[in-house]
Amino acid sequence: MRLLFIHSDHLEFEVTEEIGDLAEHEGVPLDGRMEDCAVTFITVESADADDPDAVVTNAATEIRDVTGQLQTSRVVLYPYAHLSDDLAPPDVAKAVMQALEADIGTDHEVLRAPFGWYKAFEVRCKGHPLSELSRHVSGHDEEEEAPESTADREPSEWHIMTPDGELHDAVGAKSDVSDDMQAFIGDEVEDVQASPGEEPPHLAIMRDKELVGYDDMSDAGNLRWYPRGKLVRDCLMDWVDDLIVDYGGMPVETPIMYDLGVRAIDEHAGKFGERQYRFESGDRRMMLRFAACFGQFSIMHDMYITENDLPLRIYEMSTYSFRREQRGEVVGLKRQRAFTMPDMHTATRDMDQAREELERQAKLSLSTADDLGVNYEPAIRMTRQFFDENEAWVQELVADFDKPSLIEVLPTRHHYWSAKVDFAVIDSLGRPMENPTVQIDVESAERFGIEYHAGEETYHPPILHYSPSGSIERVTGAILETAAKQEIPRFPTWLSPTQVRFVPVRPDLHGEACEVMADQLEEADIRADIDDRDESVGKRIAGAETDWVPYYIVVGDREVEGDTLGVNIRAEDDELEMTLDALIEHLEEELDAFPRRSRYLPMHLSEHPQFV
RNA sequence: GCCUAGGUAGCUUAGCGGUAAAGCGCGUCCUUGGUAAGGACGAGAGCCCGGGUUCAAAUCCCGGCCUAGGCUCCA
Repeated sequence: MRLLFIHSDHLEFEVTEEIGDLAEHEGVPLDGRMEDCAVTFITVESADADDPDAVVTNAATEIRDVTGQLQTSRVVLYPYAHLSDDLAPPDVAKAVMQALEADIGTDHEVLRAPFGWYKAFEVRCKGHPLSELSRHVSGHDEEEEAPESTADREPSEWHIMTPDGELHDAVGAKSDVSDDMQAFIGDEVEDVQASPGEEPPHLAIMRDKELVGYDDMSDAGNLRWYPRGKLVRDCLMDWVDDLIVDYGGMPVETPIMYDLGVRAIDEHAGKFGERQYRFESGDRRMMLRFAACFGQFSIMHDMYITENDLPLRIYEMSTYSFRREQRGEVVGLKRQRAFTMPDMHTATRDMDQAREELERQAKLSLSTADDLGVNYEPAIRMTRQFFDENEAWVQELVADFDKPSLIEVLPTRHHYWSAKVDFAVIDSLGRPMENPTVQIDVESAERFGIEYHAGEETYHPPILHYSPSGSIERVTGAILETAAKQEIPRFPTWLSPTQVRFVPVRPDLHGEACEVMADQLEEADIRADIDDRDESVGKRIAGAETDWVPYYIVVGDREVEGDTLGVNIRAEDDELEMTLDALIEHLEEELDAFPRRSRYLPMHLSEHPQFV
C-alpha cells in the first residue's frame, strides 16, 4: 500500500461520475469538506491482497504515527489509484478502505471519500517541512514476517548423529568430529562468527585468474564469465547434466518468466515477498523465476501421469534463476541475484518412495565430492513429527553417508518441506556454503494441481526438490575456496582451462615441435597450449604455476632430439620423465569419467588478450 | 534493507587541502634464454558520480552509485 499525506488547511471533494460498476454508494458521503486535517491519499496494491488485515493494521499504525507528528486528530482517507501501477483488485481495495476507516475511526475524526468515482477535489497544503510525506506499507514486514522470522521461532534442537545411529548433543560432540564439521556446528548451532571481517579468498582468485567478474552495467550480483571461467562453468554444467541423465533425470527447458496474473504463480510468488525481479510487459505483470519449480510443475500439471511413471524425474539446468537478494547478502560466488542452478523435481508415489528417492539422491551428491575435490559435511533437517515417525530411517541415512551428520529438529514446519538434506562445503575462513540439497515437498502438488492416476483413483504425489550440486556459481566458489586451503592451490585436472602447457626454450627453434605435440594432445581431447611469448624460460614457468596448469613441459634441444619429456606435475611438485604417449595415456585415465571440452583461448599464449 | 570501511592508470595499491605516485600489466629496444618472474626506455589518470565549503578539493562536508565486512535474510 502506498500512502501520500498532505497536512492541509482544508480538503473539499464531490463526486462527478461513476467508474464502471465499482462505485460505492452506501456508508460514505458523496461530497464533503474537512478543515485542518491530514489528507491521506491511498493506493492499495496487488501484494496487499495476500493479507488485507495485516495491511490495514500496519497502515493504521503509520497514519497514527503521522497524525501524532502533525498534532491533528482529523484524517481524510482518499482512495487514489495513481501512486502505484500495481493495483489490488477493486473489491479488495474497497474492503481495505472500509476497514481502515473503522480502525482509524476509533480515535480520530475521519472523512472517507467514496471508492469507484471520479471526483473533483480541492486541497490546500500547509507547506511546512512535514506537511508532505509518503509511506509504503506492506502486510509482511511488521505483522507477518517479523513474528515468523527465525528470531521468534521456537529454537531447533541440534544433534550430531554418528554412523552407528547414536544421537549426541551437537556442541558436546565437537571434539569427536572433523574440523569442517566443528566449523559447521560453530556456525549453525553456536552462532560463532568465523574469521570476522575477512574477505573470502575466492574473490581475489576469481579476478586474478581471469575467471569471473562483476559488471557495472548490470545489477549487483549479475556476474560475467571470461573465457577461462566460462570453460570451468561449462564443464561443470556438462558434468551435472551427465550425472543426472545417468541417474534417470529427464532434461527439459522451461521459461524464465511467468505471468503474475495466473493464480498459482501469484500465490506461490507472493510467499517470497520482495525477493524477485518483477516488471511490466505490455499490460501484464511478470516475474523472473527464482528456481525451475514453476516450469517443471507446469509440465507435471499438464502431463497424464500414471503410477508406473513414478518416480518421475524432471531436470533442468536453470540458466538463469533470479532472486533479488538484499544488497548486503550478495557476495562474489557465494550468493548472486542471477545464478545457474541444476534443479530436478521428482514426483513420487508416497512417502515411502519419497524417502527412498531422497536417500538415493543425497547419496549421489555425496559421492561426487571427490570429482569436485571438495569435502561435504551433511546436515539433515526435519520437523519434530517427521523425526519421531522416521528415526530408524534417519539412522539408515546417516549410516549410508558414513559421516557424522548434523541433525536439526524443528518444533513446527515453517517451510514447504518436511525433511531436507543439505551438504555444506566449509570455506577457507571456516564459514559454510550450502551446496547440494534435496527436500521433500508436501504442499506443491496440491497447489499446482499435479496428480497421478492409479487404477480409478488419483493422488497428489509428494515431490522432491533436488539440486545435485548446488548452484554452478557456488560450486565454483567452493572449488576456489578449497583451492585456497591447499598447499598447492589448483583445479581438478578435468576443470583446468589448460591441462598441458608447452614452454619452448626458444619459440623460434622449438615452437614447431611443441605444435606437433599439442595437436596430438588435442586429438585426444586434452586441452594444450604453448607459451611462445618472448619471455625468459623462468618467467614462463612461473606463468604456468600461477595459471595453475596441472602438467607443463619445457621443450628445448634435448626434448626435440630425445624420446622423452620432463613433465612437471604441479600437484605433486615433481618432474617425471615420460614419453608423450605415456602422458596421453595417463591423462586419458585421469579424465576418463569427465566431460571433455576444447580450449576457449588460442593455442599460443602470445595471442591471448588480457581480460582483466 | 540497516550499520561500518573502501572506491586514485587495464589490475593491486600509496598519497589525504597547494605541480598525481609505485609495482604488475601494456608498447619499443636490448638480451636468444633450460625449471617461480633479465635489463633499459616509453605510453597510460574526467583521482566513482552529483552538489557544497575554500584563494585552492583526489584530499574536507552532504547526497547517490558500486564493492567488501557485520546485522538481517537464504522460500
